[in-house]
Amino acid sequence: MKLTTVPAEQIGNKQNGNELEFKHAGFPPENITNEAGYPAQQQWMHAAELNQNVEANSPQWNFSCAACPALELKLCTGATKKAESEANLSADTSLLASSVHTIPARRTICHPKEWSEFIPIICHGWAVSSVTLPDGRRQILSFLLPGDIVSTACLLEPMSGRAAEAVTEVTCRKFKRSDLKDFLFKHPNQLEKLSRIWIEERAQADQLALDLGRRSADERIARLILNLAERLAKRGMMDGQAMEFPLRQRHIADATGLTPVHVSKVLGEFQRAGLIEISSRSLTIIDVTELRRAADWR
Amino acid sequence: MKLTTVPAEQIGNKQNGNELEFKHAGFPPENITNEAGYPAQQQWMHAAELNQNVEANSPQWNFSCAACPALELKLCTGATKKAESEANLSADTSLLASSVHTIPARRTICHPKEWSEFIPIICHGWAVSSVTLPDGRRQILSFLLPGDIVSTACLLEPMSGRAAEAVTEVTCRKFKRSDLKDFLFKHPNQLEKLSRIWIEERAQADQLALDLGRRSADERIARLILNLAERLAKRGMMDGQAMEFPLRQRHIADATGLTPVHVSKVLGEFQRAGLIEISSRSLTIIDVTELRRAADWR
DNA sequence: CGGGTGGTTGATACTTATCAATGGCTGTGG
DNA sequence: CCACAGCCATTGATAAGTATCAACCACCCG
Repeated sequence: MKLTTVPAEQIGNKQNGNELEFKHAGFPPENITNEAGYPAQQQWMHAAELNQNVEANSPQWNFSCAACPALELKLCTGATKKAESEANLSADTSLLASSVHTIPARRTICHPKEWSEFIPIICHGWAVSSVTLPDGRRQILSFLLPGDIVSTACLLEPMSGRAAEAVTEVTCRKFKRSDLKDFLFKHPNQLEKLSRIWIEERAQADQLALDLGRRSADERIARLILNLAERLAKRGMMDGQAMEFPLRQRHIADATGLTPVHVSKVLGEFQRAGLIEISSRSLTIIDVTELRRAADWR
Repeated sequence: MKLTTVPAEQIGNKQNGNELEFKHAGFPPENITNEAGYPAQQQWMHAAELNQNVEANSPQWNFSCAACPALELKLCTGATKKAESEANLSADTSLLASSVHTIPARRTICHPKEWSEFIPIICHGWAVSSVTLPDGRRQILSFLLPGDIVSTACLLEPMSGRAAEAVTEVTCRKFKRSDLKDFLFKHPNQLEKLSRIWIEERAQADQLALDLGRRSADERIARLILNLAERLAKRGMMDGQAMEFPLRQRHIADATGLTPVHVSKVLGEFQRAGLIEISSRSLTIIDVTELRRAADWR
């Protein structure tokens, strides 16, 4: 059992000093407020005002607003000075009002029945977007990482059916759909960007169907890991081959259409075979080549 | 063994006179292309915007252009006089040039590697949109019925990864993407309609993932039948509980992530249980209630 | 210290795939 | 017109892949 030189426990915790995310914290009583009424804590502000000092202490799991689609669409300048100056050409006209929210781990971000007129974008933390059957069977459609729009599909029109749920503590920024619509239609080239995001998402959805319909359990799980690694890498959230990995096996099971028990067995095999190493909510890819083989080829 | 009064073989073939053969024509040599890296591929469809008031003229398996999304978007006046006159208010400005094509059964309509600058819309016949792995495993993402846009996702930008293939002989109409884009941006309210189509498609994609990931073989197959029936009904293509059913069991298998053999067994059970009746390329739903139960509830 | 959640593991059951053989059809070529 | 070649559907025997059940442990948090 080869072990990474970087003990992973430290990573998750010490880096931010700020310890919030990992407390599993049963549900604080007030949490219900969120989805219903756009609650309490939100202060409306322009993006620029929010200074998260992201770059200063930037530990490796952090995500820079510079890579955020909200920023790319010029919706939000994010927190970084740099981003701000880069975005300044359209700064005045394009910054949209938004409110920042913090959602504790395991709590619902968007209820399937009421997609409000607000569109959240993940700024920090991991979340999940899923559909659920009355009898409890659940399918996770995508993992939401920092910079992801929670359901681009309902950017222009509200859409129900999907639920979004925080995996770790999540901070997100909510935009008003109407603002957003106005904005997009005023800047048609933004629509093109949006269209590209749409196409990308569609491609993801097709892949998901292919995976679920036609790939074995091993393949699905290996692909899930590789996909996440790739997405995290794009956000500068990989530390070499190591990544934060807050998912419970139930999440993996619901994403791959498997059972938590079976997921456990497969992950166990992967670790015993020296493909990956999981510990303390961190996952390290040890043998990329083999993992890829497990993922791709039957 | 109750038999529909309308012998179905005629349907697929005789209509167009042109009877292109059933040659299975192995996959075009280039099919290896797909997999490598987590490539973008694919997309979905199920456009059907419903126009209930389908005209009376239609033979039972026929589809009136009046229900066509192309018409709804005012792209195409279709063939019916009536539709033409109804659409005339914007006839001059909105009609786009298009060309009509006839594709024999089993032939590729759109190749996964080269989604050209033309966007086809199905006018007649059944087709299928799918993604395929290098080793041959295939997942059908949707069935294309008359009025469906072949891949709405790549309306604005070309996208590759999906293949579209004719099931029966298909006639379709191709529009030029650039024309279409210009047109859509000139008429912003059309964009809204498009957006609604998109949302609808997304919902379908979510359902597909849920089906493949979390439902049993029986459920998937029953749902497939009910879905098709519903979509055909919207197009006025149901004859009571009977429908044209040109799908091979391989299509059903590839759509449900199962094996043709297993599909055969399940369909056999359904028939023996008196839920449906299949004969001569026609399917009749005999016990809707039970079929629905098989589809819905575990 | 106790309770709840999550992960691991083994035994077993069920679902679905695989293999193989058969027969029906359809279109083809002699 | 017939025989043949492919494809398609059906069926039974068997194998593989996952699920289910149950027990146990290890934490984390209160």
